[in-house]
Amino acid sequence: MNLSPPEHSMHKPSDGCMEDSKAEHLLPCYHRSTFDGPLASYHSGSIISHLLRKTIHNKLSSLDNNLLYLPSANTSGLDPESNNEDFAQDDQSCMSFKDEDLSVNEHLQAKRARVENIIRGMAASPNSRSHGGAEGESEAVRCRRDLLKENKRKQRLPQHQEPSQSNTKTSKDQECHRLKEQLQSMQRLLHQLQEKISHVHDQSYSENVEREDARSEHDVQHSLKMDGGATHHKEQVKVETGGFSSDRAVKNLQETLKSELTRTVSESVDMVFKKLSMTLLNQSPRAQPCHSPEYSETEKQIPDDSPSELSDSDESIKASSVEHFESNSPEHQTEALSLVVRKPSLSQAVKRPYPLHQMPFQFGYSAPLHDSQILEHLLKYGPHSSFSALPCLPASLERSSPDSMERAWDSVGMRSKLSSGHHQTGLVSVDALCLPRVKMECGDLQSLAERSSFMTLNIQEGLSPNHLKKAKLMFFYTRYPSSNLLKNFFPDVKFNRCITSQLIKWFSNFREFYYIQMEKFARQAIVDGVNDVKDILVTRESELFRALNMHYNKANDFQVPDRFLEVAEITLQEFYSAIALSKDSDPSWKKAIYKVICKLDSDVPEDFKSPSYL
DNA sequence: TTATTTCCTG
DNA sequence: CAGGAAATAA
Repeated sequence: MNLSPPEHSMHKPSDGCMEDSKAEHLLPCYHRSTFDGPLASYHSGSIISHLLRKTIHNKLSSLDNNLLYLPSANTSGLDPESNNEDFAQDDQSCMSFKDEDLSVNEHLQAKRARVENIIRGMAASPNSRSHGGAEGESEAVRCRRDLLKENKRKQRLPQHQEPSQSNTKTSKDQECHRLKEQLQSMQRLLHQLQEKISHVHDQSYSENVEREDARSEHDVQHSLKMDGGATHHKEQVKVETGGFSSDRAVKNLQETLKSELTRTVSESVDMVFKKLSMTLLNQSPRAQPCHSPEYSETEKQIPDDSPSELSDSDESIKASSVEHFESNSPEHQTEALSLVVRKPSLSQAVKRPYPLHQMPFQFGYSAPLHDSQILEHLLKYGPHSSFSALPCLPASLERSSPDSMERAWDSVGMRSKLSSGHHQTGLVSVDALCLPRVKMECGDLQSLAERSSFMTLNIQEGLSPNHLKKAKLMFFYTRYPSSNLLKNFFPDVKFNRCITSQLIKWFSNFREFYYIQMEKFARQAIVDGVNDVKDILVTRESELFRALNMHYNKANDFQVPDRFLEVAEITLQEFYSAIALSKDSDPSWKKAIYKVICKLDSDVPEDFKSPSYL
């Protein structure tokens, strides 16, 4: 039987019932306030912004009002206005959020010049390292030019370099450039995504605020292209206000975009993180204190079309990125992602997430997306969310072997299963993922191993009882979740067609039970002589509620939202009225009720997105 | 065709 | 709760 209303699809109703909760949730990442927000903010926007600050640079630090500010850094190349002091700053305070302070611009420039000099030293010759004190801007530019030359020179060199001990500088060089390329790749990813989102953004929003935001964003890019030009007129941004799509549609779009953005960013950052860790692991523990600024510094200076000395891995990463971005629609996204995961150079181990320290054995290192889940988690939920589902891996790095990898994985699987019963344990600070911090502790392999373990999130192949439990609780908020919503709220589930339909089937079963109860109690009310719909109430003491609560919240450890009681009451009243009016003689009399109820879905709290919610 | 949903059955 | 059938919408 079809429950869809004649005019519109059932699962995407154009409802007006959710303005309250949705207004502020709509594409929250576009609100300028999120840009400066602490990482604790659960909007991906702020976290992404922070990551961008960490990993790219703050070219736009003077424009603190845009979220997806990532400029065409890849095309601007040797933009002299680039400030790359992030990592240097992070040496002092990893997660400092005061780096927006522009009053120290001069100081930063000097710092940047210093750092660049260091890089040049790294890239050019072992003897050229110098930590010049206060080089000026010209010095910085010269450094960059030198670096470019160096890159060109290296491009002509054969790509294969054996990591012989006699040439550690070269290997460091390679690492630097690899990281550089990765970050570049990430920049491109983010830039593309930014454009895509801003495009949709422009289409979806007609409000002045949004228009202003969009204009600002264009200004940003414009001014950057002008490379410090004097004046730049504001571009007119076309805003198609046409047919206001339903809240639901916008919400779905939002979810999809957020998801894609989060995945992309986390994927990109994760790649870099891994690469960095590899670098650290391949060095002896007592290797000289890591050279953090170099990593960020080199990559930022190289124009997009700079001589590429990409290794195969970098190529594959690039390919992954492209693949990822070619999947515009959410439906194709998972497909594309799985394609990425199944890169030829990877063995079957790809199917499962593996700890970071396994990476040296997969020298193709294309992107294993699952490992990025942890970062994605952080992106989504901030530093205070629960990580109980995250396994802790043995910290034995030295004895890594394929076998030990397998064992490590097994222990992961076991432990994540065991631990998935609690929350409020295993809180993880975002500091753990702060790259500069990692480099600072690069001598400490143990801590790196621990950090690495956080990069692994166990992706369930199937749905667990806990997932069922969670789904039932979600039913208190949404009776008709879209598959997209489900994907978003079960991040630890590896979705495929089967899983999706199973999850959908669950909610179908939930509804079935729900409506059966409704009809039962409505008929009971009539039998009991209730004459007025107004007399039909549903409270927490109602028998109906007890029946429902017993079904969806058997443990009774969840505070059912009041809204659910309202929805239940409305549903019961609908059934009562229909039956009282003998509408139930019509075989499809319930369809009208379904149509009403499907509009009463509300937003599921963000907490539910945590893989370890239960 | 595919995805979604209800209905029915076990 | 899962499996299957049927209807329906895209």
